[in-house]
Amino acid sequence: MRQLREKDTSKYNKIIDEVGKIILTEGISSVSMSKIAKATGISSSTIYVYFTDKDDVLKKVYLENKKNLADYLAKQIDSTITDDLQYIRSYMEAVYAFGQENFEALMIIDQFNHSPILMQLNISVVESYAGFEMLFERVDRAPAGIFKAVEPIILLTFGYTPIVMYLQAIKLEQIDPKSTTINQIIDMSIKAIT
Amino acid sequence: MRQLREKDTSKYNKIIDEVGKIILTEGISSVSMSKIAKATGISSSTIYVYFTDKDDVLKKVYLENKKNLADYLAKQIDSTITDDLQYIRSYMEAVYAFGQENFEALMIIDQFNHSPILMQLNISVVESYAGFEMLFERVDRAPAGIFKAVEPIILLTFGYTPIVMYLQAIKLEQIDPKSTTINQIIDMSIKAIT
Amino acid sequence: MRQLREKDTSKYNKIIDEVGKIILTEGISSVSMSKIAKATGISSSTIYVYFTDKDDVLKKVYLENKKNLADYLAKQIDSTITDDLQYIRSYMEAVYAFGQENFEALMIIDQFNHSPILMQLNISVVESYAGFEMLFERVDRAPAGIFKAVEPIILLTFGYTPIVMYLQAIKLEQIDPKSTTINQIIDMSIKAIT
Amino acid sequence: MRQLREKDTSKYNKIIDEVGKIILTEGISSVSMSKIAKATGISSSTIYVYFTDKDDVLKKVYLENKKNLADYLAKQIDSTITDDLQYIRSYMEAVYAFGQENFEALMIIDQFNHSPILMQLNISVVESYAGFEMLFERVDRAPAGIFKAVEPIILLTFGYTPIVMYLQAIKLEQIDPKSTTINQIIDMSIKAIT
DNA sequence: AATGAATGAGCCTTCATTCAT
DNA sequence: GATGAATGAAGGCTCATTCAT
Repeated sequence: MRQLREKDTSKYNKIIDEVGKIILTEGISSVSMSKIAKATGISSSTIYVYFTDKDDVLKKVYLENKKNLADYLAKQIDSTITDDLQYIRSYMEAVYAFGQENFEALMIIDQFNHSPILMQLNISVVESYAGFEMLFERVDRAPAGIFKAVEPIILLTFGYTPIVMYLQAIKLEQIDPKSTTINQIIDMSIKAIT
Repeated sequence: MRQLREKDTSKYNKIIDEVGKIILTEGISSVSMSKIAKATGISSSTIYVYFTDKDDVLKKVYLENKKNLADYLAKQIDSTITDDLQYIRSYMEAVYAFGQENFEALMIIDQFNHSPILMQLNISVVESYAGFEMLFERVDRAPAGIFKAVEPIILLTFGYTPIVMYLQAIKLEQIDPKSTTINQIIDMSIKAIT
Repeated sequence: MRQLREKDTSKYNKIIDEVGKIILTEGISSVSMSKIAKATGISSSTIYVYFTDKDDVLKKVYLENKKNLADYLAKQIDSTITDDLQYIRSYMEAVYAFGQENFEALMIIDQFNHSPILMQLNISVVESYAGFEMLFERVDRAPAGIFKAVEPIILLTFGYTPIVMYLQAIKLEQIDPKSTTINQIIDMSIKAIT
Repeated sequence: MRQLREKDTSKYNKIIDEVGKIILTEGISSVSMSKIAKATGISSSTIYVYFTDKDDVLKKVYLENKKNLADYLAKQIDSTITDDLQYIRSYMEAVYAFGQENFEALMIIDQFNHSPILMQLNISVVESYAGFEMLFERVDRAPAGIFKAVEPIILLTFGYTPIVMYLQAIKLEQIDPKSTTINQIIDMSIKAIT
């Protein structure tokens, strides 16, 4: 329903976008229907035309941003790569590339992932892993001996989280991307997993 | 002022503890003065005898839990270890041990670390790094060639976050600690860093 | 927007009126949003549909009552009178007449004028002198020799305040309007000024 | 118990003074026990040692300031003056002199006089007229023909209020005391009354 | 005499949501 | 489809006052 970087005209997209901005500047818990109304210029009662309630708004914001990430990864990653290691490397590079273009989306996803609100939002496991299915499958099918652990969560721990933390650290200027490059980070991650 | 696992008698400690429980079950943003009052049996106005305002309550909850972690690490880790690698390994083991005994404290800290609330609580950098200073110094002073990166944030990314995520995964039964042991995780982390 | 003595139907007017009553019986400082809610039968949150906050309520109450006075004076006083003394006399008579019909409004205005609350309500000088501009101009333009002092505040001291105090004294039965008539008061005032 | 301009040492006087300051800067309604505690450095529970409750504090503040005025007038005015007009004139001068030295006291009294709080404080008529008894008696006993009206309230209207308003206008720089002198004001008042 | 601790009641304001239009 | 109006519930916080020490 919503394309990345497309100019949104519909009220639905306007709401999704503005809530994202509020989350980034004030946090998920600061989101209120009246704030959304003010930020979008849409009456707060009108929001209920597009969403059933506040939780639905938050849930959709989370899922739309995850979908953006998943779509990006699907488009970016060459699934014909046969070398498993190379595949994983290109996965991490894709996450990094996405984060450079859509840092906000990554931060929004991150905030949800670490918030207990996520649990109240009734999000299925399938939805929460959207965009990573292929990675998990690939690692799962790989011949024994290559990967140390194949549990999805471990893969995320060493293959996804470091990329996100690296992007954050650069943004906060805790790290200089020239002295500590993304390739170094990816190398470290690869070494950990294999 | 507050000892780990000691039975709290004072109202101050009672409040700190109950707020921690609320955070774990409902999230930081769900903490309200009236909820604290109900959970502790203390009148909400009395809370203001011990804390200046709600932010002060949250800040103290964060710092007390961090202090518990810092104290535990300081006590647990043998600072006479000369082997840098061995030192880091014992650091990670200590974090894991703490998490086994005080899983809640670790989760509370984690929730704060990923919440934008943290920024508005006016917590100094020194306070936020409490418990990790020695680790950072050690790595910083280590002879060149041993560690790939010495930035604190990288150390946390590969040396602290995986332990926390591992503990979480076990709790959520996403991982079986018998098939994927803590030692495996630590090995992976060590390989990444060195 | 609001007409004198008209039967109010809108919630806005209902609030303005009831707050006026509360002020008269309990004082400005006793006005609370919940008291307004109870007195009007309007939910306290609904008050915020019509007013931005409590200060806005008080400010509007003051200005509406001043407007009533100003409108009354403008309508009552014959501005074609050429004799300056006669003009002032008719001014005082008009204030007295207003006070007889709208004693409450005069008392509300008086309470605001003597309250430090007035200062924090951000009321412009123009607004605070509403209804008296013509009087001030008239005296200012009068040929020298007629009036002793032309400062607005002096005019109010001897031309407005005595009327208000007289009306109050009658209400409190400190004075018998038959033995001490309004004309006597006006005569005294006129003698003072000229 | 309390002398004018004497340096207060006792807690009672300290409280009376600080409450006066709060009233002048924030208004009577802003006075709170905790504010008094903070301003005086005295615990709020200790205030109850010297006063029965908050109303008692306010009442005493009012009466102490009125007493100061009454004492000053009694001391300043030469009761041996036989000329009634001259006596009244010296009365007004005394009020003016008091206002110059104790402007704050006059303003505190004025704020109470125009506040409905005064009615709740159970202040007897005798107390409220303290300091003016002699004036009233004098005018009452004066031979017919000299004064137009002898009601106390009229005397205050033309003989006391103008002085207070004049002092206020000077303070607010609405009037230049050199171009409009106190003698002019007194002359105007005298002309009104006689 | 003096006060730290405690609290129920109340303060102003914002909340998510509903509903008639 | 869109919204202005309305509200009960809850938010954080301050209040005057009491009481044990």
